Amino acid sequence: MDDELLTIGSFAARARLSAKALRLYDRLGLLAPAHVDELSGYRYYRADQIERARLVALLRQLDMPLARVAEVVEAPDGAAAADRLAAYWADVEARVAGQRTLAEYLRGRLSGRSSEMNGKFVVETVDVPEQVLITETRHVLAGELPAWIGASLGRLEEAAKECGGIVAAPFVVYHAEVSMESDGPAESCVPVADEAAARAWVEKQNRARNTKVRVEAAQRLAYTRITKAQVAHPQILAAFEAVEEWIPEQGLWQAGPCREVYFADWDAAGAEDPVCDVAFPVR
Amino acid sequence: MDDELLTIGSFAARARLSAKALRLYDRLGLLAPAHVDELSGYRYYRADQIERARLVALLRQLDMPLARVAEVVEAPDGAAAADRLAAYWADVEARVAGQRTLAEYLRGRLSGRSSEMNGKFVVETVDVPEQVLITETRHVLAGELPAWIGASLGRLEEAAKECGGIVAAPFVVYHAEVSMESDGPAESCVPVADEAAARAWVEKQNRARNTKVRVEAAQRLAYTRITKAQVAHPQILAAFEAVEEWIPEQGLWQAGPCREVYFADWDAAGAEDPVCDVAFPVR
DNA sequence: CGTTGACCTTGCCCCTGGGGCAGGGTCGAA
DNA sequence: TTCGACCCTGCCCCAGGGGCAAGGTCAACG
Repeated sequence: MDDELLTIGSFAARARLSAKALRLYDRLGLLAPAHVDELSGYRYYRADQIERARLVALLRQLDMPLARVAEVVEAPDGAAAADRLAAYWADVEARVAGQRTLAEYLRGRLSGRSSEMNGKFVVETVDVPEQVLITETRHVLAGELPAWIGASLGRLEEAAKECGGIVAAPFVVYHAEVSMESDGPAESCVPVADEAAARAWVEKQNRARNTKVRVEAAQRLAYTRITKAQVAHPQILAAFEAVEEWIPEQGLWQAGPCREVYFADWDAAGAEDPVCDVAFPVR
Repeated sequence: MDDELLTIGSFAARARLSAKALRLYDRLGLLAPAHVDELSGYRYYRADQIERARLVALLRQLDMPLARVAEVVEAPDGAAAADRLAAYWADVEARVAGQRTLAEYLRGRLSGRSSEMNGKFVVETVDVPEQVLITETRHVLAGELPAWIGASLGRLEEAAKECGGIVAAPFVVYHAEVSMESDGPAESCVPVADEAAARAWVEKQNRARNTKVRVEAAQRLAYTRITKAQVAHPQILAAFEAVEEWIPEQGLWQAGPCREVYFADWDAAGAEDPVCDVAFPVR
């Protein structure tokens, strides 16, 4: 009785999926029919495939991409499947949590509290000499930024020991300038003393991390200093905006992409200690 | 100084958007350049358009569709914009809340607790005579289901007064059979006494609600009775599965799409009172 | 046994929100 | 003037299907 086969339409009805979706899942190898008639091309499914189809349908209700659905349904056992589902859902919750704080911030700003921020940030300028930088560039989403910054600067600070040492505060540039391909190419930078050693170090890296040496010309930065607690989305946006508003008021203009300069020991700092300058090159 | 115009590339860098996205927003009328050169087609933006572009970029980080972004940025004032953002975000939270409970349910089921559910549901059969039904069909998403069921059955019960009265429990059919277009065409049904009056009533309805009269042949249903607390996603899925497992064990097979029969007064019932039969036509 | 209508097949175009590339036009500075 | 850096449009691509057209199949009915 389990060997009686269902046509795609009746199988779709039982699984509460569309026939179109089933053809797609077949093509992707996610849910192949038990039998395909060679002459007519008709797909026939076994009744015991319904369970898998239902699971796919439920996972799709979570907006899980089909590639991850495949990981779940092809897991060796239920526990592994549950783990992969949990991992996916944790990703979703993390993304939504970030979006939630952004939504709250935006709601407040749109409601007209933007005016009361005047004067909350003190903006100044500083002249920075020419610097040799070792950098890592990655295209990173907002949610992963803090983790990536920590890891990336950690790697570069370690590498800086071979390059004459760190000679100024490390920083992260939010590159939207040259290419602006994609929504967030970020470049973490550590100023080092020895350019030749830096170039040698980069050569022996594998290119996977997109490591480079760059010489940055002397320039003037407009910046405002923020505390550890303020270094998080979306609060930090207010700091960026404050600097951006201040620049034209002084008759200056932006001469490059914004950056966050981490001048303090992150782990040792308390939430209210200043740790970071939000800065723009100006002229 | 505000009348100096930016090319698309520099504007994109300032707004932290891609040039491609800006061209799209221009085409959609969401963010038109201040000036377009007629000869070259070059787009030029004013510096004060950056604010709007930034807002669009932030709203897109919330995965807000561009149509809703347009509603926000074109709101008459900040308060209205904040309201629309809040409305969107409430939609997101509602959807995610539903998905969250589904994910938890699935996680539990995959972890192997499916075996312990045996015997939790008592399944029986009942013979139902031929019925004249007035129905409303809609293509409804899981999150809106409870609200739609309440509203739809309310309308039909009201209408039933003109059709000889309600002669059996109202129910909702999850139609995946005839067309299965889309992921959830549901049909709410109220059995009435007077077929002619029902057809007359349907005629004078506007067709917008997809109202119909249908005569359902006598049939046997396999069902399990559940409490008000169990009538919710995803717990109710366990009841459906219990009936579906039971059917082949009895040598029967499914003869139609599943339904939920609401035999009790919903509002008067407590959370532990039985209110609903989860049923499948069988043969 | 044939017909009919329901079902099935593939293939193509559509949606959103862009990314990427090709081929060609334009701009400003040297 | 020429070069390189921009910019333009237009086309194809992604997921995850929906919808429709043209044509092949299947089963039940007469």
